Amino acid sequence: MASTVSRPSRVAKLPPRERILDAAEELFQSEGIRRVGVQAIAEKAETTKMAIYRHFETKDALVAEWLRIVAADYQAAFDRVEAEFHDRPREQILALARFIAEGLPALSYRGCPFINSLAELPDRAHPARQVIEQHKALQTRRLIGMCTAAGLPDPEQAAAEITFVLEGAQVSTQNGSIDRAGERLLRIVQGIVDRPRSPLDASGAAVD
Amino acid sequence: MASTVSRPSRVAKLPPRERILDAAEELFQSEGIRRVGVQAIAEKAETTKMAIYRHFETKDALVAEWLRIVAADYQAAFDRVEAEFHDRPREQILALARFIAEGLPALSYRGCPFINSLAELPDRAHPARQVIEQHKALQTRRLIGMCTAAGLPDPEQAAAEITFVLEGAQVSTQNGSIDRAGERLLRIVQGIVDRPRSPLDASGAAVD
DNA sequence: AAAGAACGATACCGATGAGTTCCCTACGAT
DNA sequence: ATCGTAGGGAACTCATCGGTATCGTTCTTT
Repeated sequence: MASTVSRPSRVAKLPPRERILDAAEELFQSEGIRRVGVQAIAEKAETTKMAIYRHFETKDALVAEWLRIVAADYQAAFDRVEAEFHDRPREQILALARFIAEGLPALSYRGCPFINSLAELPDRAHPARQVIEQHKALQTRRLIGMCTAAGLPDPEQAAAEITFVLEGAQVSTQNGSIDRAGERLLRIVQGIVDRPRSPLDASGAAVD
Repeated sequence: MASTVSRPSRVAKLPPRERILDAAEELFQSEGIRRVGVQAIAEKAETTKMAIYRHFETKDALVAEWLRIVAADYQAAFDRVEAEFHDRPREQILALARFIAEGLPALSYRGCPFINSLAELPDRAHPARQVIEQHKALQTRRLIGMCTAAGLPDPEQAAAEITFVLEGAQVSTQNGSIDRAGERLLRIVQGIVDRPRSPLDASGAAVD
């Protein structure tokens, strides 16, 4: 703990860039992007505004970097799940749902950083928004892969359904409309992966 | 120009309060709450900032009023559906899903006003936030009622599932991760209301 | 030891935010 | 015609925003 490369003297303080990102993480998550000023981040990070602008071009760039990290964390969770239940796609999907379900209490009343950030970034050209959209697109692709591997009749439809309930569980937790959202979410996803493959499954013939 | 004070005769100009609310509606929906200044609303409403403050205590009150109206619109849609398919709860639920599904293209990339506003209002004591939470709670209650009437085995669970997919469809439309979200949503909800009541339904024994 | 990069702090910039003061014009009543 | 009043609107206050400029200090490197 006391060992550091460059010896930031007494307290084992992380380098400024990390402290800034940690502070931004906390504040953006709990308060939202636009409510949090650069000054506030600096204070929480025990540094100054100038230091922030030495490490990040603009506030928007800091926001984008924060979301990149959050996205990477989610990706890592995906990776872990995929590795832990190798070749058992059904378990992978369930583990994923469990991961989200277990995260719900922590998000409580504050919500998913992606969903919230999206609301604050109406401009699709915003760098942070592109981070989100790419991340979501990638997650969807991976989920479709799992659904395919799990032998679900219509993998894309199943992936859409799972995506919907995962997102919806987070939103409903945030607005407090559904109690025990975590448990409910797990049961729903179980229902999806264990859905009986009825022979009269009308994949393509339904809607259109 | 040619408009008179007490007679909106020539141009069918709505009274100031309506114009303000219409302008706020458009701007809040497309830009978000915090991005939109009172001045901008005044300009779009073809009036002045002072006029806004004569009709609304604060900006927050205007936001709350806007959300009250949106909530009332949703309630009205609920009412219509309930009336149109009286005593046919299955059709009511489907019509509700259709209502949301048909609204998706309009929301495209911008999202649901409730979800978005929630993200911008971390303070649960905020009047507008309370409007949202009450609205969502009420909607959930009504949906549970429909599910019960439809004879679904576990109405609360079914209502939760429907709520999740409805919210999730909106979020996923906003972030562009799921294509044809509307069609997919409809098929999912159909699947829920038409779910075969399997005798081996394992309500409580599933999760743990 | 010297040079150079990174750090910390303060003060500043122009823009914009919400909310207010105050005047001025248009009207109804007398 | 004159007065009183109410609404409209420019201009203002004060705070805060994102972003910069400029200091002196500290640490790394050579």
